[in-house]
Amino acid sequence: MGAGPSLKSVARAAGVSVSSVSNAYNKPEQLSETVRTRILDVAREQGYAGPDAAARSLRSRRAGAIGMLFTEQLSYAFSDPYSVGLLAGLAEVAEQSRTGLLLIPVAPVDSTDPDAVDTSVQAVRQAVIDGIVAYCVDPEHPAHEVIRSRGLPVVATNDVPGLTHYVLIDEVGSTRKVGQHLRKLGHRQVGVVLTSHSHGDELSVIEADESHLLDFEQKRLRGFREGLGSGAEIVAVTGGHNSIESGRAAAGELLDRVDRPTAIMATSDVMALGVLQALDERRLVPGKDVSVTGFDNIPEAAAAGLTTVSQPIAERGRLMGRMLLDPDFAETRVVLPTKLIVRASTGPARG
Amino acid sequence: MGAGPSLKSVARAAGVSVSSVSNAYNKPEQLSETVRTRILDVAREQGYAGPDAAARSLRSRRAGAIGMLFTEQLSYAFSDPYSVGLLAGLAEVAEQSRTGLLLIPVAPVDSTDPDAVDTSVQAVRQAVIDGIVAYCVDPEHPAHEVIRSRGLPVVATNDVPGLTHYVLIDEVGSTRKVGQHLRKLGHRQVGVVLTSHSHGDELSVIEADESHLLDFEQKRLRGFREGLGSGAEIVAVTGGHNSIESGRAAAGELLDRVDRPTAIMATSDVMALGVLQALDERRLVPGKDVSVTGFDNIPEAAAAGLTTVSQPIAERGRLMGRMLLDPDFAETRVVLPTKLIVRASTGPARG
DNA sequence: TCGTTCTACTTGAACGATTTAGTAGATCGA
DNA sequence: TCGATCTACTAAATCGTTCAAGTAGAACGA
Repeated sequence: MGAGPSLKSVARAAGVSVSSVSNAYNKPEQLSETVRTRILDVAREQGYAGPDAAARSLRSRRAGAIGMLFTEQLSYAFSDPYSVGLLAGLAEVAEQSRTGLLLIPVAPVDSTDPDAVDTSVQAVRQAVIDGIVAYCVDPEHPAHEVIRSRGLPVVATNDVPGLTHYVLIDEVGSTRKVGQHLRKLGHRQVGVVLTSHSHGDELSVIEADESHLLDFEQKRLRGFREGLGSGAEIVAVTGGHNSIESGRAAAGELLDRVDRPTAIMATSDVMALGVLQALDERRLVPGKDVSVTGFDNIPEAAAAGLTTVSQPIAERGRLMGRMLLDPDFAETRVVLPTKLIVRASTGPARG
Repeated sequence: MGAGPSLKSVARAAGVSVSSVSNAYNKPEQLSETVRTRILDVAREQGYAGPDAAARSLRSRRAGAIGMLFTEQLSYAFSDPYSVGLLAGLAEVAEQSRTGLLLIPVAPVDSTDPDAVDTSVQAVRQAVIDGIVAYCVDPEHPAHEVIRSRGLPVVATNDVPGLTHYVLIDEVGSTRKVGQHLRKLGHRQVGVVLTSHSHGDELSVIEADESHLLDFEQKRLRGFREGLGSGAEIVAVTGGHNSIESGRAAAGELLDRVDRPTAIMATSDVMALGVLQALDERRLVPGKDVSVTGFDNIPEAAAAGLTTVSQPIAERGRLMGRMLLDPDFAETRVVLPTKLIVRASTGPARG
């Protein structure tokens, strides 16, 4: 005999069919008031918690939850107000649709530990969900293959061959504006701080080959180049995870070079805050000695006087949610506007 | 004929039994190399994504995810660095155990919309999870009943009759320290700012009856009273959700009274930041004109010079995760230490 | 050569619900 | 009074797995 009570045992005890018990929970209007309350009473007596979640998911083919894929450790994701903002927007819509939100961290495609990728791809396979938000997941990432074969609806934050639904920003155009801004200020020797999973937390200077960078970082770098125009020299450094600390480390690398750049662009505000720290440690003044720019316009950026690119954070999350959950939402590819926010951290180049 | 490929169809195509296909995915060592690769090849050809998540959950009786219950709208939860920190700690452990994290917002028990409570309790019933973290869920909340009858392991942040596993802080003792601190500074006319779900966003002054307050707020209020000792007059105001804005509004209420308090305690740092705003708008200087204290010691508190109670945020999340997921973790009731952090926002009472 | 152990696979019964199709009886209009 | 329609419920199939138990055949020791 089974341990816990089930539809069946309740049905027996109440003297009705299994389907009636099921209906008592799911389609109350199909049952007479009398029978329905009797069933629910019996259920309570037996300590029956209501239809089993897994069984219901299996039979009805819906999970009541959507997954959100991160290619960062969750602890990093939560320390970036940008991810948190996106999540908040998404959660808002999910909540309205009575849908849960499952956070799924996946190891980056170029992770140092190859097992980690397999394991996390398995997590994607085993997640009981109805749809997925792919947040900065590399187009090459094997998770996409799993999602595809599972046939789950996906909304992504970056272009991935085979996918149809996106909520994007103009990555290239955004950093082009940053580049132009710095060019007008006379900066010709410029540093770039990138995140990169591939090299762990190790610093490394990017040489000619940029193909191993995350795709959105390639785009931001390209736009930045275009904006700066010819005659500028760019040194790009990756500092590992997206965190203040790695921004600080990467900036240190740049600032201690003999040909110290007069400006540094970071591809996220969180990293840029680290760059500001590195300046501070060297008694350099942002916007005077060295100009610094970020990306995202998180609340802290305003407080720090950081020149950055603003994108509608929560709105991006909301749109992703609606694309997945709202059947009346027809658009499949939304490109959100971004804006260059100039603050005190950028100024004319020295010398 | 069924739509998508299944274990069965793959088995047929590969000329093996269903269980062998299952084993190819779950117990590779039980199969010969030859057969295993053949199966996986056939699966790939057929576009089979691997064992169905819901079916697996049903049969194996495990979901591969734990739920986290909030009694706030998720959007508020994400705007409080405290919740985010807790979540980060929890996520860290979940990640290590290859377990997903399902966010489940539940309507507060005293919600203005009674349907909302039912709906959200249903969400708890339908969530495919192996365990639950109950974050500040009122002991009276019906969600507890569902969890209990589902037989799910629970870890809570506050005492709930019937539950066994907790990661707590000494609520009463913490605010007692705050009260003592303010007493030494000579404060006798004191305001308290609480969150309260019951009244929506409406301000209200708490009279003698405190029974409708959230239990942890009752405790904090009690400790505060004890610390302040006799002879002090306390006016408590609830400002709605836990947010900067409602802190601001509640403080406004207090500051504009004829008997303006010389000190205000808020039960969270987020609210306290709002109190500081309210002071600022009235050209009052924190720690001089009016003293202000918070709770949690979020990063922003340090920047704002806020006197507050620090509790180990991420550690609390990690412990909850381990209690749920680590079989070697034997403790069932951990009480974490808190510390009064005195900063510039408190000073001697005026007059 | 016989029995034992091992390996590699198969069989068949759960897991706990939803859903489609169907039935018995009441109601109703003509 | 007949057939149609409606209400309230039931029967049986199905969802796609996992798992305990079982089997056929190879390998092995004595």
